[in-house]
Amino acid sequence: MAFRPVDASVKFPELEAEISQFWKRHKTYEKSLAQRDDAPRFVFYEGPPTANGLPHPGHCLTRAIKDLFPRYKTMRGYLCQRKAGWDTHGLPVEVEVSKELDIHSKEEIERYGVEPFIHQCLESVFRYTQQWERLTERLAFWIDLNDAYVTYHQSFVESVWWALKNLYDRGLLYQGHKIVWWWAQGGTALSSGEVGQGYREVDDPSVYVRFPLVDEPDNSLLVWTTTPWTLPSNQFAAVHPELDYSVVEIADGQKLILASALVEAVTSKVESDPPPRVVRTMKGADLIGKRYVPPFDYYHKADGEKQGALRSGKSEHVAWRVVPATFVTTDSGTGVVHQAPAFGEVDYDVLLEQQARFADGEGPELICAVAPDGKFTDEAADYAGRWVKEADKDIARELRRRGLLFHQEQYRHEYPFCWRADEDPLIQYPRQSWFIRTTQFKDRMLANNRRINWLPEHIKEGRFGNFLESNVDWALSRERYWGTPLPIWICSKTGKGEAVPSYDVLLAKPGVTGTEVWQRAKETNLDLSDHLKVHKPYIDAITYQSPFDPKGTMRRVPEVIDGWFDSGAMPFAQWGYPQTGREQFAEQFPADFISEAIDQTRGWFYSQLAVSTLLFGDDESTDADRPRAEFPHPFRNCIVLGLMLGEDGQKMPKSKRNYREPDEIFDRYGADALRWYFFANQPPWTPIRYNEQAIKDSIPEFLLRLWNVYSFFVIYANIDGFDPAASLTGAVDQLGPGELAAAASYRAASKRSELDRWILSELHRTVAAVVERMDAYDNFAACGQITAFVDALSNWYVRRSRDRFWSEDKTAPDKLDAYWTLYECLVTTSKLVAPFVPFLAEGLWQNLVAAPFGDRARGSVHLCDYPEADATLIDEDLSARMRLAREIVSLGRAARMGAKLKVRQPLAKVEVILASREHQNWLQQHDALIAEELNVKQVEYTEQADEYIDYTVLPDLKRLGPRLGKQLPELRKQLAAAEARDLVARMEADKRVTLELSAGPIELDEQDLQVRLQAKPGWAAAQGPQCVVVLATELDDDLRAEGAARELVHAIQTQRKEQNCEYTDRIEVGLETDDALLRQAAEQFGSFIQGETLAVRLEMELIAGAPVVELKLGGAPVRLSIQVVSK
RNA sequence: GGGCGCAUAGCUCAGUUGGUUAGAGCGCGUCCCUGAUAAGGACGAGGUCCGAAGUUCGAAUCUUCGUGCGCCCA
Repeated sequence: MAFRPVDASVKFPELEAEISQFWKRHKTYEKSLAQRDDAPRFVFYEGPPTANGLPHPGHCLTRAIKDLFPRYKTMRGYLCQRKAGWDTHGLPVEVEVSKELDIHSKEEIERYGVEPFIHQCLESVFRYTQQWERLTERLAFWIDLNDAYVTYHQSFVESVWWALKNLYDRGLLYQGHKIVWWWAQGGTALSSGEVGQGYREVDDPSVYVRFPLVDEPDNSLLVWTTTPWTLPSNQFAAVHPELDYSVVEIADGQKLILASALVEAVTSKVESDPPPRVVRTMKGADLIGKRYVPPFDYYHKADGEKQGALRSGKSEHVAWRVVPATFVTTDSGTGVVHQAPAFGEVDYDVLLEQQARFADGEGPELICAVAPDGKFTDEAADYAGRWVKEADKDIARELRRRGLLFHQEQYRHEYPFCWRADEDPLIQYPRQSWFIRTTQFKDRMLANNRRINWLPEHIKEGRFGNFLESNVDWALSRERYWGTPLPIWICSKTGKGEAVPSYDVLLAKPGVTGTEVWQRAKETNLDLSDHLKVHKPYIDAITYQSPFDPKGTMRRVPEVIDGWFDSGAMPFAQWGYPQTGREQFAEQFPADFISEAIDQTRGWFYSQLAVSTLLFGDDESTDADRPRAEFPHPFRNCIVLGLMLGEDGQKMPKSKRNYREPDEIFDRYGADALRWYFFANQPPWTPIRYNEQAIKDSIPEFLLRLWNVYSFFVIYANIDGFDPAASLTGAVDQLGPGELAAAASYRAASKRSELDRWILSELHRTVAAVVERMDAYDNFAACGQITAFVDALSNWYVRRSRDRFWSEDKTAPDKLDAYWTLYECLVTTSKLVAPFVPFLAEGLWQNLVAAPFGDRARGSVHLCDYPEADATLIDEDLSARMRLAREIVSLGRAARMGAKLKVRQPLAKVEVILASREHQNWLQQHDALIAEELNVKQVEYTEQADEYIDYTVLPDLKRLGPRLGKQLPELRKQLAAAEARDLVARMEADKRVTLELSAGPIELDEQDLQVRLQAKPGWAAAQGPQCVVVLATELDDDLRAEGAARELVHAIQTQRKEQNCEYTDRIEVGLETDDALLRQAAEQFGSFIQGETLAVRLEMELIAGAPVVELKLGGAPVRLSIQVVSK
């Protein structure tokens, strides 16, 4: 036997485990890379996952897609290195460790000790590495785990340092303020995630306050705020320049300025007699520049009259005037917005905007009357030392006393509290922070983005493009512990700083001290990772002599950096560039392909693009370490995956457990089933339901169907002794068409039967289509092509070829053709599906090729080239004809169903009426096929079919629509009214028809009109777009008898099965019935019945001693007994 | 509140530049096959394509508004 027998009840998970071992044993992945050593590269970047949590189903999807395209490109002839990576830094790690240590604030971490804390972080980072490695292997995600880059490693950190020094030296890294959500009692900023957890509905005081204008003291801006404590730090009042504003006179003669749209809503809050009166209206733009007196004079006292020089050359008062802002709305408040830039991000942006108008050092400074502990500073003398929220009431009281309070009420809204201390409200608060000046590169980033091939396309101009358009400088620093330290050292005397690019450069500085802190730690614990020496707290201890002042000492700033910068630096930092890995970087930049889920838009997709654009994107760089690169970089193609949802359509956080563990899926259904479900069920960017049932379904729908064809082949090839290896000599390499053609009994496709030519044509069509789609990163459509082919192979080719495989003559050329054809289809399919379902593909290859050929062929399907389509084998005409034949058969079955005529009952005739006679000759040569499928004696193609059908003539709208436009309805009307038969006849005679429309005559040719056929009622008929099929329903005695004979066969076969007969068991059949038809059938078709049922004897009486069943055949009672006589 | 996306059969999802009868799988019903057999196959029922308005000769598809959901951001 050339092939190992195939287990029909295949267990894919077991098969996969074996194949996994096989790959490991034979180092198949390594070989697949080695044999492409000199090939052009296909560059893939692995977006680093964090290994401090367990992998979940979402990761399976990203890893499956990340595996698919590199496998495909490798088979297509590229060298695709796959370096794994781990994201190890950042707040998530600190949070995880803090939880374990049961500590909750930075203060507690400091008390616990930064050094042991960092050690804990390092330890936790790789806690789940094993689970990740198992997932990776189980999913057949081929990647170099042993050679992974790790973001905390010294070489990675130093690459990041190099990048930061570069930015620093170019003036792109600066210190400024960032408004953060601040937990004053704990003295720390909260991440947006933490803030999001703490929102609660509360009542806050809401005050409407008058800001009298300096030049028109009778007129006051009316502002609204829910945080009265920010009023002492007021700097501006903002209006929307395009909104309408009104000056309203109220009872006491005072005039208020507010948005016209809000006059009614606001003034109705206060009783007024006489009622409020609008004095005049104006645009917001008219208010801009007007000065006002703020409610508190703590800062105004000194600086109220201060002016600064504008860049335009003029000068202006630095603060307390009306400024424009487009975020102002009339949804609430007064349309005039109090601006305290210290306590609001948008307010702070307004300050930056104002500062930018002034010459350096001339503009407004940030005012902040609150200390980091949330209490007023001495500057706000009346409230100094008081917690801001607690001072709200007194502030309102004071405003009322001074007549500035127009109205006060309670306002219910959502406000964030600390998630750890839920009595503590958060406040927005300015912190010193380091920024990267990304805004300066906005246009370059946009230009870069435009060159990237995003899938789906709308990401480019949509989510990602919009995000870039609203770019703000990257707030880089974090006041945390476990991260890449910001490599900036500041002089204690002059305050000047410099950036350091590596540890060696640092140690080479003059007067270095503090290295002993690391040495001591290392001596105490020899196992301590050397990578830690570039981390806090060790790096903080290192100081050196200032180059700016001989008496100064250089000390590092305390911050670490945003972990996103690490991952964004990965294209070069994975090689340690530029300190090491220059060659690899040159070869592996930019990436051809990356893929992550959509949540990475502002994460890894952005960080990579920003870092790359800033470092490698400008045109005038002459720095060898900073090569200029054409856009796009650092990635050319990016598949943005949809979010993975749980069975219930909800997202699946670890806490919710609304999903099954990946391991369980693998054990039940196998990795191929999961992979195929991901690839074949929807485009990858739609949100994907993690649906266990659907994963399960992908087995019979595809995997098992392919397996059954394969199993069918192996069973009969072994029975017939078909051995491809015996008829070939020497090496067969990948067993492509060339190698196969050398086989002794192999005949050229042109010599084979039509069915063979058809399936080979389908095969090559499929190959061409799959390659075309995969080159466009469209796995979904590619899978659709593959599914359709496997269906055609299973449900038409094998089905129609069964007789050929069963024929007695084992050397008949037609039989051998069938074997070679099916063999070639299966071998090619195993290559075709290899990137998608690597285990199944390998299973096929190992038995179909490796088993018979051994060393003469490639050892793994994954070492093969991807199939290439042979255009000369593609026959579109044949394809169309076969489709038509299948359609006729399908319609015939529908007609049988409609007439309740079982397929078992033979019929005399089927009549086929075709809309177009294009393929009629070909079909007539295939009568036998249609007759057999439909169980009819004769197939006729009827042309004069008026008795069966009506014609409808329809316009080809796609052609005529653009030509006729508004005349189309008239044409349709005419066609509907016309005698369709006539039109068809005229068209056949003249090849054209002229119709008179009201706008003039119009000439239509054959392609402008389509003939639609409709079966007339009263016939056993079915209609499709191309034809009508009519069955002759009259039965004569012969047909009835044959039908009855088939009924008998069916009944006997059912009994065989009931009695658990083997296929080869011979039986005796006894039959007892009064029904004349059945008796006639048994007599007339006795040998047919015996042949079909392997009956050695058929008697018209019961077999003695055999079990008897009573049934009804065609309404007649029958007693049947069968008995096995020989095994 | 803003941006982006989604809404099609009982379920999960396709639907390629607007075009005539909107598809697949599962499930359901009826049936076939019994030499791929703890498989396989055929046929059928099932749809106001979320709602409204608009553009167009023609809209599941384009536009606007609304409703619901998701993600990101405030």
